Amino acid sequence: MTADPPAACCPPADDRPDLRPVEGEEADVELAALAKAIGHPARVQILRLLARRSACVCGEIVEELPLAQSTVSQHLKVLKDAGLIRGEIDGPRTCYCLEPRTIRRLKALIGGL
Amino acid sequence: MTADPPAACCPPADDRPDLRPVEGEEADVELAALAKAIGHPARVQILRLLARRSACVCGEIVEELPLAQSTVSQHLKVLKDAGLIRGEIDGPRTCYCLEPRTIRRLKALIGGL
DNA sequence: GGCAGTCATCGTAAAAATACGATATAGGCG
DNA sequence: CGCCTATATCGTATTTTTACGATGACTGCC
Repeated sequence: MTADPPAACCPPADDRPDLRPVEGEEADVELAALAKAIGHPARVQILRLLARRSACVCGEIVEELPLAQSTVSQHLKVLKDAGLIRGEIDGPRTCYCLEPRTIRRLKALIGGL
Repeated sequence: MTADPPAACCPPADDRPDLRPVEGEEADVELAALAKAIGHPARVQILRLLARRSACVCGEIVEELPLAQSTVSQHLKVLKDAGLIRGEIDGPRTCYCLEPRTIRRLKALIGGL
């Protein structure tokens, strides 16, 4: 399992545990920020899209959503700023993929409710 | 464990499974709405507070948060409209508690990511 | 170098969220 | 009944979000 990553941008698996607590004021703020990032149907769709094509896509996202390219780009930025996805420039296009570590963290925080 | 509910307002446990799918457009909108409701630190704090005092509280929430009473009431309304909590009028005060069914649903939807 | 394609950013308008004080409502108590 | 307490709602100001078109930056190709 020391092989290269399968795609240009998606990181290899990172199974290191997250030791941060799932409660307390910091966790509250963190959970609120992550939830806020997911709190729009278009962004949920983007996450699902990236999960389905386990590899990463780019402007195909724009084609899947009934939104202008600039709007989709803005939603991608929200998800990226929240740490939920990663975007890597791949030639003329940008390649997005999930950030599994943050997804796991989100599940842990929600699980703590 | 078939005893009466311990408090006036909190419903007894409801273990019926939720058969709705965790994917698809409806699930996307549902997840986005729930996440949006959680997407504010004050509301996360409220949920945690209600979870800790497994019974339900009322205006104590106002004392715990650095916000005006009307603002807290507004946050409670957001959570209630999302179905995450339940509020029941108990004499002169209102008694809030978690809605475990919706919390479970949220966990299922997040788990589907 | 010039051009076409892809994507991010800017500017902006409209809508929604957030917070507060003031006010209404409703219940319990003297 | 009149009053106090607890909570919801209203009105409002400020900020944030959402959406779009226009523009800019960068790449790859001719």
